[in-house]
Amino acid sequence: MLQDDPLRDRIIGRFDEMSPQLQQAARYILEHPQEVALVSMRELSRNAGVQPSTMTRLAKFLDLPGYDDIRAHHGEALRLRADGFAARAMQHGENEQDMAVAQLSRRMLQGLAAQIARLSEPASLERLSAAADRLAQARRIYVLGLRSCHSVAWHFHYVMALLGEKTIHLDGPADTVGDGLIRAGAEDVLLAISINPYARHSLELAQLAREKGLGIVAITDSEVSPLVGLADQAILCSTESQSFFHTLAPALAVSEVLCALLANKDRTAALESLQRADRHLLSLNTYASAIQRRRI
Amino acid sequence: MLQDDPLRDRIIGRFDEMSPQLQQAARYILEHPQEVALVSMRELSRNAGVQPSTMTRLAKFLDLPGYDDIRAHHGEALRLRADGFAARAMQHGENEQDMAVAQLSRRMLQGLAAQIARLSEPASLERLSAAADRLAQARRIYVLGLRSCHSVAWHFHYVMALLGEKTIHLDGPADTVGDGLIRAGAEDVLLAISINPYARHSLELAQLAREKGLGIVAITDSEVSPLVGLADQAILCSTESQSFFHTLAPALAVSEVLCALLANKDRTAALESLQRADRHLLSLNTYASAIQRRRI
DNA sequence: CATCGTCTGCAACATTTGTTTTATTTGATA
DNA sequence: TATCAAATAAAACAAATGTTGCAGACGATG
Repeated sequence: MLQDDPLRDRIIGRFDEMSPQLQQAARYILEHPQEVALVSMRELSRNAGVQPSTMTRLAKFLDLPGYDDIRAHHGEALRLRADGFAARAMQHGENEQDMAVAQLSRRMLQGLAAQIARLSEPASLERLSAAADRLAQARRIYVLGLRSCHSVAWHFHYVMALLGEKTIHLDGPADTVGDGLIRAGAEDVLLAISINPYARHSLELAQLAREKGLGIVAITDSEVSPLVGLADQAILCSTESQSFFHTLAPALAVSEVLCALLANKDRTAALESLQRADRHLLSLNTYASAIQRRRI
Repeated sequence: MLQDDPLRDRIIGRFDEMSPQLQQAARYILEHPQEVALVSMRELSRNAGVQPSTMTRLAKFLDLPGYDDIRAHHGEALRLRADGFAARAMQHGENEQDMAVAQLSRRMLQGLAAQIARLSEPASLERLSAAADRLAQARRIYVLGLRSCHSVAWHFHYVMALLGEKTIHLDGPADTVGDGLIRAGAEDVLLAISINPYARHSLELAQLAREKGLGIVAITDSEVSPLVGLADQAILCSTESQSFFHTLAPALAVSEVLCALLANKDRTAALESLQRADRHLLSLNTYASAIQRRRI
């Protein structure tokens, strides 16, 4: 079927030493690996034409504590194959309590990596591409992300501002968040970023934008997010992490990809804009590459 | 995640009619379809944060005889997907334009995933742990991230503000960025986030903080970053991406891990703070889970 | 305020699960 | 053929699963 599977190899390797019944069970498992994960042991043994106890005995024969280990192994393999990617570190955790600190960090990081990798599945890529197209054809892009999503919205706006004057960040103190939409119209698009729990204000502004005729592109976390119903294009990214908090790293990655796709629509114009921005920032002495020795 | 699945569509379609608990169950099922097939209902409901009976009720709500039908359906889908995996990978030919776009997105996302995964190497984990310790023992944490790094700084502050009053975000309009440091002293720590090109202002403030005796923890991008010389602890994360721009996703991931580690130092206190924040935000009606029907 | 209907958590229920124990069969050897 | 060990089948078992009934909580309506 595919790559190296140690349990599978062990079954094959010790096949000859098995008794006839064990062989029959083993053969069935080798030939129907998915079934092992999807069906109870009793049903599996029925289909294999073998007694239930034979499955347990097979597990012990393979030096495993019990049949559940065989099932768990096949379940993990199926999970991996189904979302097609190597790094899957999530789920099924012992709780964080008995987790060493390094363990917590590592699992978080690997989980994040896996979630971002999963965004590169074809379905997501198509959504990204469609969203980028919609944003590209807009006159203006209004960017909305409140509370935790502020970081993503701000990043998108920051990068796009280097490329031109197309974006307007809906943000501000003293309850002026929505003011930017005053002059927005049907030629414009709202990029709305919101994850569960959804900020009420974000939803209200998105609805207002919809009523004003704006197109809506959403970065959100679920097919049943309230933004999905409003949006012309929605990009879904997971926000689960092995910690108390939701993660925004996948959403930020989506934002970065959108920026790249937009910049890519006209590479020469993008390069030119960036150079102009560079010159501007240079003349303002914005950046430094080393600590300046203090004047005495 | 992919093509038309009638049950999935039904869940999405009738999502709005569901009670809150049913929604929570449905949402989890939509976002973890494989798990439905691979774990027992009780475990699934545990992971979804829902009573077992809610799953049964969800099934009935969907006009199914019982939960087993939901499971059977997802099992069948998983069987199909696992089988057709090889064949399906081909397809998606489309025209070259789309291909190129998809290529760029995919390479970016997989690159980001790899960079974050690389942060889970032992060397990085030790730096993370050391940095978390240093932050934990500080009286106050001043958070500094300008320009592109604002998103990371803001995110760190936002999360930590949910946990307590330990952080102060060095940010503000009208050139007041540094004012927060007025009362900073030797018991405090500056968390400085800066990547190439380094904002001159960030470096100046970091140096000022150093002179005032603050400890410094840095999130930056290179062993030769000017922050490394100033900092007691530095965490390095790559910022390269296959696009015009630097990526901040790894830096954000680092920030999230630091938050998790800090919250983990006193889990009960963290939980308590979060609950208090929840109550506060609830009483302010900050969040909503659906679009409010407009009054007529 | 009272009342109704819905929603939700809890606990009991009968089944089913994986395992273990006990009996029976098998087949090779003397 | 008698004997004995290995292999298998059958049955018994505790633990878990999915389901159901019931009581309290909640919110809307009068």
